[in-house]
Amino acid sequence: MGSKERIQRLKEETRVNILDAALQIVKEEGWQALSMRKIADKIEYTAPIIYEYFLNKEAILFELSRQGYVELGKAIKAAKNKFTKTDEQLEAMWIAYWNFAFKHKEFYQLMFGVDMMCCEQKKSMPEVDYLDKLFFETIKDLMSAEQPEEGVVCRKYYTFWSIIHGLISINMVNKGRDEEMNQHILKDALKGIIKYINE
Amino acid sequence: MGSKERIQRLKEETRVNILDAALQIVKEEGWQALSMRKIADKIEYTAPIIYEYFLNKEAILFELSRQGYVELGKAIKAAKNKFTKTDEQLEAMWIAYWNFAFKHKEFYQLMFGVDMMCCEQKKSMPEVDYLDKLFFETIKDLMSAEQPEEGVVCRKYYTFWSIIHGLISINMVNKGRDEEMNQHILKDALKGIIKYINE
DNA sequence: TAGATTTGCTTAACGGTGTTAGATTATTTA
DNA sequence: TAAATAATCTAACACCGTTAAGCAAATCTA
Repeated sequence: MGSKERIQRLKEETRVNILDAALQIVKEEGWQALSMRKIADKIEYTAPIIYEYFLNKEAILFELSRQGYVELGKAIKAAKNKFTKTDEQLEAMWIAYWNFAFKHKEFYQLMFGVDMMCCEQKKSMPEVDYLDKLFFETIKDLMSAEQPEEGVVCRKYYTFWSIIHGLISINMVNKGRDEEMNQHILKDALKGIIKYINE
Repeated sequence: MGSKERIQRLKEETRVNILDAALQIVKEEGWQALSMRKIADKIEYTAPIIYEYFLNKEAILFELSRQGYVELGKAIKAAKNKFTKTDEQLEAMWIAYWNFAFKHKEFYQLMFGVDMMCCEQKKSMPEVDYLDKLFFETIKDLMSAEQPEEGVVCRKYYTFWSIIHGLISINMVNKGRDEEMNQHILKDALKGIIKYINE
């Protein structure tokens, strides 16, 4: 009687379909346009069905956000692994972060948008911690000569994050900026800060 | 027959009341909670009345955004005027920017939120240009020794803006961060970049 | 196999949103 | 005072997130 499992698999599939449909709508029409009824339309059900898979709309956003962090984590890990020297690693990691933001704009908006509706419960998401740790460790490695204390590493990390995130989000608001200038600023800033950390 | 003017004045007053009411609601309950009916309630009218003063909801947001830029412009101009040395001016300006963001959080979210609903027509707002120019000029002054070309100044400006905006928005998303650390990062970053510009 | 129960899904509804059209009331003008 | 105009409201439309009730088919039980 494997039908139990078959049904379970079908349910799992619908769950995935809901998330896929949501993402597709957002890609096509933006976060504004995402509605439960539109998702239901896309998966050829009616809206209430979705509530058998997700508590509410926010839960869908939360899950998408989580997936975003997983992907971002992978991308950054991969970037790090391409290099052996720590400073090169760190630069590659931030460039990966940058690329993710523009390749998966919708995700980035959901994950880092300034007060976009979304999940209040951003606090304890393990996928976020993973990312934090990844950068944190690398920066600590880079400063290892000086036996840095936690607080200093943390500050460096935030400085990094700020400048990158700032560049990205300014670009998303005032969209259609000079791509070349951005790359220039990004590289410049990275080099500058990495040097500053080493100094 | 000055009643024409009196009526004109009353209409002007209602317009202001609408904007005030909107702002009050946002301050109390956040942007999510802002609705035409709530605004109408607050000014003791019914919702359709608002459409005699504003084309639609977006127009209200746009006007509030404009007011935000005016205030921010004033604050930054004032900060600049408190100093004579250019480097001190620039630092004071960015600190004023920073302070504005947290003192008028709602405005900052509206003006610089990553893809917050709001006004697509962010493009040609003269109040934005004013702000741009203010920073641009100061940075150019600071670099005057080197006869900098436009592109370089522009890049410096964007680097500045990114790091400040990044710091601010990361703080607004992960709210309730270590205030002291932030001030530290801010001052650090400013000093660093200003030095970098001078170098 | 007949009846009872569970499952999957839908329709209908509630209260909310932005927005528009039409009716109504108040004010001004002739 | 009567007509015209302005100010305002009610009602409605189409959408939103969400919940409750109901139906019909599949499943389990006797």
